Amino acid sequence: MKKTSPKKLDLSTEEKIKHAAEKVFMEKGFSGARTRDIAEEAGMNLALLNYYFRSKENLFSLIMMEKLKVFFDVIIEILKDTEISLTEKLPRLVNKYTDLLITQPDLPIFLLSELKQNPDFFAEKLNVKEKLHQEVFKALEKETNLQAKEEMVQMLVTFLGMTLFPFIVREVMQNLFDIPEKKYAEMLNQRRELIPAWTNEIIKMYLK
Amino acid sequence: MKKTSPKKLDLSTEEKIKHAAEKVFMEKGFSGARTRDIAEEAGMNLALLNYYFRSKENLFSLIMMEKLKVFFDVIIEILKDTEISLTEKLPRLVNKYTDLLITQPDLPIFLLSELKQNPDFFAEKLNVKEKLHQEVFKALEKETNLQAKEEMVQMLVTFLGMTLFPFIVREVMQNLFDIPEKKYAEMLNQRRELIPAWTNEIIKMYLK
DNA sequence: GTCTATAGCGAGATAGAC
DNA sequence: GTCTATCTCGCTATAGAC
Repeated sequence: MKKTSPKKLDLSTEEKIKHAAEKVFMEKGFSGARTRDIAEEAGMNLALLNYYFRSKENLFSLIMMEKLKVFFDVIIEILKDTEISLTEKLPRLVNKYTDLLITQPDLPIFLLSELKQNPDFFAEKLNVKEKLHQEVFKALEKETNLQAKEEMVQMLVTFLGMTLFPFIVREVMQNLFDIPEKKYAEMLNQRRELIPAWTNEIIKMYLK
Repeated sequence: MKKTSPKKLDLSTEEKIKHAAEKVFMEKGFSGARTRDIAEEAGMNLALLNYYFRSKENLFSLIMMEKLKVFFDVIIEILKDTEISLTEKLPRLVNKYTDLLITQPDLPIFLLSELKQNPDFFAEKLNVKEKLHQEVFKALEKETNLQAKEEMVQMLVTFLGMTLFPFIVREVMQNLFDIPEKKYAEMLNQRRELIPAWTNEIIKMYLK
């Protein structure tokens, strides 16, 4: 909105603050983050936060909305594509989320815990999206033989759990079993192929 | 420790505070919780918190340690039992965790986000446990044909993801797909049988 | 052991100079 | 637009009466 002097490579003050806020909020959550941390991370003055965004809450909402969009756009974009079959969609989903979470490992817990504190973010952001989800849902319904809504959700939860959960518990697992970064990263990459195979197998079993 | 008048049904002041702290911390996390909330929830005076526990941090540590123990004892107790096979252990694990998380749905996110903020809780609490885990790990190794550590972890993460993830995303799922409490609870219960079956199948595939 | 009152500080927000 | 200085409030912790 307020583009001042967005020269090629270095960002405007407003953008610097947003990037810093993104980082600090994702790490510490809303209540754990201090505006002072954000200002420092941005290399800017504290007063500038309020100049550009008026309040901590404001700035947070902005980040939250963006992150919700980033997360849900992945699944929405892939599922709504009518050109490819479900069997082809699964590996795409795993790949996209794996790519995303490798660069933003804190994303799932951030979204989950902040949504728990303030479920209104759904109401604000996802009123439109929710409808889209319903459509997507129906698309899915036609591609498999899973009829009842509960069966669809069972499969969706299972698939997303296999995909996202390893990122959510990454630190814990590495810590408990002394797994080095690199090794764990390899395991996550292997799952790009493992998960679709598993899921297809499970769908078959579920239908029998 | 300081048992004053722990008459049959109603709890000592200290215990009332602990229960209140448990509830408030699990809901809001350390930084989101206020000592005033805890005092109010306990129906006690704010000053009593400091009388019994000296500081917010102290009280929090206590709760955190207890919750870590509650969570990890489930898996440790079941896995270390040498009398039963892995195939029998899986349903037990799903059942125990399902029972636990039905009564304490906030537990996983609470532990994960607080551990992220302060990984030292592992060092303090789990130095002993960690070794136990290693033993448990070896027990597992003998029961399946999964040799490499990474393969074991892959399976463990997958299994735990299938079991815990549906609780972690419960609100989101119910919200997005308009699923009533009761319906979702049914789905969670169905998984007591689904997950062990799926897992056995996946183990077979993984070994081929 | 329990209460009231308050100290003391940390954090978000703002006034006002430049 | 950006900075320094400061206001204000909410929160943890504690002193001290009962």
